[in-house]
Amino acid sequence: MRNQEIAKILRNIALLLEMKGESRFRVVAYEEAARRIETWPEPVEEVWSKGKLKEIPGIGESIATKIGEYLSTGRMNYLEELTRDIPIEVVELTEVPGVGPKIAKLLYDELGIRTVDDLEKAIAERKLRHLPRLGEKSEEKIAKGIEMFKKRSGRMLLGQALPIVREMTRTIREKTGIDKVSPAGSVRRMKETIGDIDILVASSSPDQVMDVFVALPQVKEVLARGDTKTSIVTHEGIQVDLRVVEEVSFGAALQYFTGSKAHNIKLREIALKKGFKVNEYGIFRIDTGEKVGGEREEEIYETLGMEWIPPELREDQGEIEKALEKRLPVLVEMSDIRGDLHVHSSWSDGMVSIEEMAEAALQRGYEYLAVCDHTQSLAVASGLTPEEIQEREKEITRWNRKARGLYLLNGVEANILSDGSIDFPDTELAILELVVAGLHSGLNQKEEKILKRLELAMKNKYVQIISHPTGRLINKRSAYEVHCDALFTIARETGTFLEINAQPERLDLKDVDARKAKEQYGILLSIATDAHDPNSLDYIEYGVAQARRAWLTREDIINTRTLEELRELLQRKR
DNA sequence: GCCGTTTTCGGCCCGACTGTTTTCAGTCG
Repeated sequence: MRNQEIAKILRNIALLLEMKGESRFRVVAYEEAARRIETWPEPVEEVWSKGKLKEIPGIGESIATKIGEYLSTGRMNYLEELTRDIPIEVVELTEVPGVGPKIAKLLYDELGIRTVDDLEKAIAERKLRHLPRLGEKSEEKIAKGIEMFKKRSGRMLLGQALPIVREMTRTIREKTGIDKVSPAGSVRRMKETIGDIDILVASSSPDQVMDVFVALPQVKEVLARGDTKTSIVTHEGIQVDLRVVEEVSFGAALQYFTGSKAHNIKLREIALKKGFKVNEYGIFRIDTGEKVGGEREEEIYETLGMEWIPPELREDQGEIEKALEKRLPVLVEMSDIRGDLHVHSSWSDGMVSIEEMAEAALQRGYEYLAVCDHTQSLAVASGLTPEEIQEREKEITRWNRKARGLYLLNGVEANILSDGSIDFPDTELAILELVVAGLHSGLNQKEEKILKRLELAMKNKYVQIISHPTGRLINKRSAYEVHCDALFTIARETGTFLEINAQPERLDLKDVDARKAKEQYGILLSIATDAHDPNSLDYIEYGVAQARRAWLTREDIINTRTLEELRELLQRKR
């Protein structure tokens, strides 16, 4: 999968063209192509070998040829030509907040600055303030940008951002008495990672709201303050933008600031064709200038003849077309989830007893909970032997006898060994109601080896679910070498379900893959938290969000079924 | 450079904030 690599090259070309003062539209075309490649579900090298690059929207003759050249020769003449004038490091300067392509070019031309280190030195020597169109303030701003650049460690997890946003919006509500306070941006779209946080407030006295905002305990520094927008940085180094709009524009602003950018661009193009103009203040007839909506978000979509689109779908991945046909899927919801199909207890490496986990699940209104402790080969996680499993079963049975409305499934998360065998004898697996199996070691093996292991595991008739199927840890470890199409093919053939692991740093399968598993392979999935303590059962929200981003409905998820239906599904393979 | 239920040529989303500016360019989302 070389999509990221190609996307980066296209993005660099866009920046280089912008530095050279090329046509804005050509620049945008490369940016758009990069975005499309990045989110395309198929490996770009395969699309290319089938000669189908031009079927990807945003890729035309010219860019397709350049990608083909790069994939076959490892080089791209066009990029090399561009970097003859401007070295590629200069492009990377634009990663410093406050430095865009134009300033990066200026810094290079006038001062020979190529790297962030060069830039730091030049600032220490107070050289920037004498450049054309820059002054003392710009120098300061860029110095701060460098600080942020050094501190940041990629995008933060949704699991980190969401609690901060909820705390902030709650305090703003309390202190201002305003009801219409909402997260926007990628937080509202529930993306797996967040760049910065956006919050929207409806009020006709923005000053008062801004005062409350900049005085929040989380605020370390105010970056900019205006009538409609104020930006701050928290002590953790996270940027939060607050927008204030009049109540009559709240819906339009919410639509606008929720994005994504690509979704909004497509929406506005359609609006123009239908004779409307959409901005953050409302939706307007172009001929008369009359405002026809904007207080509620739904008005924007309805005026354009669409269904309201759930924020999780707003990525310009076909949702606008479906909304026009009024055929959007009814996405799975938190309230559809009847149980968690993968949690641990203190029998292995969980923090609390089975009973405490069960009580926590009961509080959440679940009908069932699958206790899936690790098995014997995973010694670091106190994996259980068959004897220990039998002991544990007594405890599970004891709970189930009490019949308190929550049924415990007797399960394991078995380990797939390096030869693809399961670390537990079939005779023992047979007594368990649920066998989840996953890779926990040998993750650096080559693709064929990993796939062979997963294939053998899925061919075991007792293995019903594969946990965290690609093994990625966001920002820490990339997925192991596993080809999703091959994985999905075997899962379909063997009738094995795949997990959407809801741990914030896993979210595995990821959204585009889960969507593909459903749409192209018809595979059913489970959403499970892999919780090791009671609080982590709440991660289910991230898993549901991931499923929604994958366009999944209640029918696609096995733990939306009643206990009886679920047990029937789990028996199918056996 | 891409694209076509007005087009194979002529369009291509929209606005706020900042700084260095006498009217706007650059950055950001």
